[in-house]
Amino acid sequence: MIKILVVDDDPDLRENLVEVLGDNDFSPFAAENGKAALETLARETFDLVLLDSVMPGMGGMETLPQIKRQYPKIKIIMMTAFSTVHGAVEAMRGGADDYLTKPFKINDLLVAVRRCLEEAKFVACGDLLNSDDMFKCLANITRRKTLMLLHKESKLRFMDITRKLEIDDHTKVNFHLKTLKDADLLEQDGRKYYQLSPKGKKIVSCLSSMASS
Amino acid sequence: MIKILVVDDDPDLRENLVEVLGDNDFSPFAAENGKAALETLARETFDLVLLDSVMPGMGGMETLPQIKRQYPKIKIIMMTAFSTVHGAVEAMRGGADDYLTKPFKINDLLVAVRRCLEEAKFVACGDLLNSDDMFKCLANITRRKTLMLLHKESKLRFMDITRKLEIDDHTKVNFHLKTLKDADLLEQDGRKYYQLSPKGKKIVSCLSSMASS
DNA sequence: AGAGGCTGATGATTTAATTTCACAGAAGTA
DNA sequence: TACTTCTGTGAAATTAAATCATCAGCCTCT
Repeated sequence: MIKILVVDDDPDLRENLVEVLGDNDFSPFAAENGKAALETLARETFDLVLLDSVMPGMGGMETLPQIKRQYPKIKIIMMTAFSTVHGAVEAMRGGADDYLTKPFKINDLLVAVRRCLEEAKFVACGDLLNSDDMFKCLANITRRKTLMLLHKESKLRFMDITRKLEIDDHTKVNFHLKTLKDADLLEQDGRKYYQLSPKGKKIVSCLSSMASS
Repeated sequence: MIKILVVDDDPDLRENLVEVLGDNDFSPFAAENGKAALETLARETFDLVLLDSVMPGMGGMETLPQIKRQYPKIKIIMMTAFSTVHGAVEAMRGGADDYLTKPFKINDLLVAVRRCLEEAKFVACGDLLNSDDMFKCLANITRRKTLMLLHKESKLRFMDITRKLEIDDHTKVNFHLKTLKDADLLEQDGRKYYQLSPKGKKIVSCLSSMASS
């Protein structure tokens, strides 16, 4: 069951959100400000936090970075009544995963929540201590080059990859492609074209953002 | 010299921005829409793109993901006259590094530009195709655990690491520590305490953000 | 000074990753 | 059809990494 923490000082809205989320097969909890939210987060694990940006006591903009730092895997959706572009940009820069302007339609909320959670599934690729295959794959320069290549060109056939990598022995390439496939970083479509798997895409974008940021 | 590409359909603003950027020791180029921008990017390498979101022909919101996909290292600042929260959020989700609402003060622009470029400096840890040592290091779970450990505890002595990793053979740990030191992910201070090197810190933070987003 | 644990180096051995090679069925083409 | 290129498999050889056994200097404590 996916656990969501609703943080808002308005009791009506809070109860309303809890009810709606409950109706939609989530497991909702509530907190009335940032401080209470952090305490709740310390006690239980959550998947997502709906965070109001302006609250008496500890506000959302202040709470956001703390949550992200302590629980980097938790997705955060900011909500705000006083919507400004600057505020939205700051929130996104601060680590929010989405941003909703009050009043919003329930449906918009659910869409945002589901989108965030969908993205969160890729967490699987993380867990540094668990994804051995992935790191083993990345340890080889030919395989890293292959990932980069497929990132740029999106779809290639076996021999195209071999040629682009300027490797004369195609069986060597075959070996690395198989390794990449086994690690689920690469996949083949019906016509045998190689392409990055969702996991592969995720990794490449992580790595290039690592290279660039 | 840092190269910046200004993409805007308004000739006055374009010229103005080019002049200002030139006065501030940047090397500015201009393009009048997304298509022209992509052509320019294909010819020369840039560090940053200032991208107007609404332009005749190919707009910025359309160009943004293409630039990010083809040149993931290039920083992008979106500019828009019709500023909406939704637009800003979309831009940031789409890969923009910052977002400015027209009209903006020149100073705000320069601040945003410098901030983006500052973030870009971490490049060092990247270059996927070059840092073989680093990836080889990360391929081993003991070494990843060691990095995580030192990330949490910041400074530890040899035998502390050995114990915390629950490895009974200290020579094994010795081997991995040496490997990490050789790859410049780890360093020792005067009292032989092990700690993450700057490069090591960068990598750990990259990896945990990867695990969390 | 001497006992005993801590820290680290070295080289041999074992294990794993990678490359090479020989071969073969499918698919495309002249 | 006959020829060529594409896409693979599997086994053997090579290379690289991890583990193990051993030794030695350096602390600290008595």
